[in-house]
Amino acid sequence: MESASSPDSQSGTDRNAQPTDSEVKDLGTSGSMSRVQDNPLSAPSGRRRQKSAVRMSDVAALAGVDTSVVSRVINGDERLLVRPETRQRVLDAIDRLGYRPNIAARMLKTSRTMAIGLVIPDFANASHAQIAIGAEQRANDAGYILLVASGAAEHRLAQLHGRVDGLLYAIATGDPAAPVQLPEGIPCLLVNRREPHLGPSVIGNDEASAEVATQHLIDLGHRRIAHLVVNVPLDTGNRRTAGYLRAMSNAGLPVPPELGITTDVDEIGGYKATLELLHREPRPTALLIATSRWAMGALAACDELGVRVPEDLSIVAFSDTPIGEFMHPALTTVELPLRAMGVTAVEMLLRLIDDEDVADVELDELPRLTQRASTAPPPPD
Amino acid sequence: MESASSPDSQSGTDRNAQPTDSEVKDLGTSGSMSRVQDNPLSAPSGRRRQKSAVRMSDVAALAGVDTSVVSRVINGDERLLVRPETRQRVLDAIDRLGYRPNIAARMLKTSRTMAIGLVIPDFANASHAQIAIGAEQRANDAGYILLVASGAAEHRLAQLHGRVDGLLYAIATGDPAAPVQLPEGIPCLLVNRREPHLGPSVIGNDEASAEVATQHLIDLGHRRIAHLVVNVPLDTGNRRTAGYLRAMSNAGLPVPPELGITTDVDEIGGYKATLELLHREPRPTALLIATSRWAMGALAACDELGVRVPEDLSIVAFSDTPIGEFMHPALTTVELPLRAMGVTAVEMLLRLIDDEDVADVELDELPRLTQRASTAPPPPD
DNA sequence: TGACCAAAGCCAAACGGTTGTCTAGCGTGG
DNA sequence: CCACGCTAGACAACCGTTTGGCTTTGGTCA
Repeated sequence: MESASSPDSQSGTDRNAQPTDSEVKDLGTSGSMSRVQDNPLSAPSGRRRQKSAVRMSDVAALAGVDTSVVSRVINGDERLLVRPETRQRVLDAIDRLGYRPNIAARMLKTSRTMAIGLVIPDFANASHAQIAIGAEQRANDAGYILLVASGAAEHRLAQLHGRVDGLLYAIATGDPAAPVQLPEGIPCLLVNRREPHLGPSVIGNDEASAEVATQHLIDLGHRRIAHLVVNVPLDTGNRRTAGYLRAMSNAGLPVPPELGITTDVDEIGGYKATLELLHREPRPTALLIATSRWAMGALAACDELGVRVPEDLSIVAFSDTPIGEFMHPALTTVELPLRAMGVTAVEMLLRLIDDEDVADVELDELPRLTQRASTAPPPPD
Repeated sequence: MESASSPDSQSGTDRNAQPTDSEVKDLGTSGSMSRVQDNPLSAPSGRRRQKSAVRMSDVAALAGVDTSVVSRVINGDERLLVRPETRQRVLDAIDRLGYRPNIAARMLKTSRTMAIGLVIPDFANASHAQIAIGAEQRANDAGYILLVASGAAEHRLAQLHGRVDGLLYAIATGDPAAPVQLPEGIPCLLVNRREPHLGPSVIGNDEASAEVATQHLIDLGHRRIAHLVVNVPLDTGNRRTAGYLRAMSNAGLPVPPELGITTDVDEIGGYKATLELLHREPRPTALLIATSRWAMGALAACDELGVRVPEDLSIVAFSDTPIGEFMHPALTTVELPLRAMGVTAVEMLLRLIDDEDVADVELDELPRLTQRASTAPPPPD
């Protein structure tokens, strides 16, 4: 309740403004006002909705059959032999009455929801959006609906319990000391992160991608290559760092005392981090950047300091949206298989739902580097 | 940072306690332990999920009360007078067993889901993300979970039926000839679009915003101002066009024969449209652009043609992400109250769910223009 | 002491489907 | 002609909660 700030209090002109993302998260978790209403177990207290009013028994009555026949017609139960004409009567009755099965009753009886959940930290993150797109597609093909929820992981995971048959989550914590409480008895799969203590996972080829990107810079002649890393403990960043280090080490290049710099996930983070990097001595001649949003911030920082890209500084970024192509200069990027990750995640989850075992998956698509205008040989020393 | 562990984590640690106590197993309840898990072939029709396995009756037995008491304790039913000590026994039992209510059963009984749905055309669209953020926040405060689904409207609306108490939708059709089939018997609210035949709606102050943006350009001295419009029939675009026209007409300016140009919704759309506009004679000196992504494309097009912004061409864009601030040049923008729209939409929907009437809402926040580097007086003619 | 009342819970009927089992016809082979 | 198998569908027992109504217990008051 202390959050009197209007929901859109972002001050567009101030680059040092608090990231609006954290506002949202804080608001989301600061509940706990009245403990009775906040009881996470309690049932809705409101009035009852009027419901669709037409039940299966109505259909059965109109068709002159038992509800079991209706049910079997609807669900295509091949065990039952139903005469075509009866079947047609049932279908007609369904149509006449506009009957829709009651999902809750079906869930209760079958303990199947035909939905799968995707929990993400933030709707405004392009990577999650791409993952969601892939996941939604695959889920749909399998007859499931994908339900996306965002916010504090524990709350969402708990709230989704019972509403979905399985859960994908791309949450931002790798801290085993304060583990996320996963809902029990429901298949869960971690996507775009690998935290063994949190269950099976699907990830991209981050290490190879980072290596390819770094190698590209090395091939251009760069030696002082900095690496922007997100400031929350995510293994995704660690894997990229590993690829970066491998490329550096393979080339016999010294790794800077500080590999890179950690910061927030939005444009401002990239902006601030780049400002700081550009003030270091010796100044790096190339940057490996994790997201498109960061790259935007980095370009803005360069612009502000009069650092030319790519003449003075080369930039490679991981691409989570097509936006890099339209930046100025157009960004050299490594594509991340985010949609494929969403697709694969759902496939794995479906297997988990069917009680099959799954092993961790690392997508093995070859990293694709798209060279554009933001990379060039380093300036003469 | 993602989630400061909540104070109730004490109960979380007990959650893993298995009900090893004999009292629990003595409950009987047809505990057919012979339910063989290792013979998946014998259950071809439907393999059963293990469910949470602990039911309210288990809690009741452990606490030595009736399920009705458990239910009333959980739900804080004030009608029931329950002794504090009994109440505590129940709460302890819940905790010991790690009991979680079966959502489906509750839904069935109460015909309430405590969820609201948001259907959007596309996860990758920043506007929808902002709306979702606002909506998720407000829904959460009200004890609801926001479930976001994307894809073909009819499919999603149908699939969500029965899983949510109300539905927000921001779908991309204004074609009354091929109307979207709204699920009956469930409150629906259109967000960021106004289509009277599709039900109540909440929209932003698009017309005023467009007018303010256009006026800004006019004040700078521009006379040939073009307007990029999306190529699907959305009233949102129409309202903006209205504001644009009003400003032009108030200033006594001639409206170009073609107001603007329609194109796709992503960066490429903005790019192509701008290329085309810049080849017109006479060339416009200013652009009013609908989205941040389009603006990116527009800037790329200008760059390609050697058109300088703002010296040769001024650009104002509606802002759906903070990204404009980091473009080159930094974009002059009009803020859209997207998060507020999400918040208000949920508030209205909650009223609809409670069977109250709602009227269409147009958010009346004053348009906020943030002038940055992309606008300047037009070049001498 | 009996009537009465409140407190504290118990009972059982839903909610709307699903699905294993049972039955009424009916054709058929022995 | 009778037993039998098959077809087409009827029956009924759940699934796990909620909730209106009923019962038991004990205290109070006339």
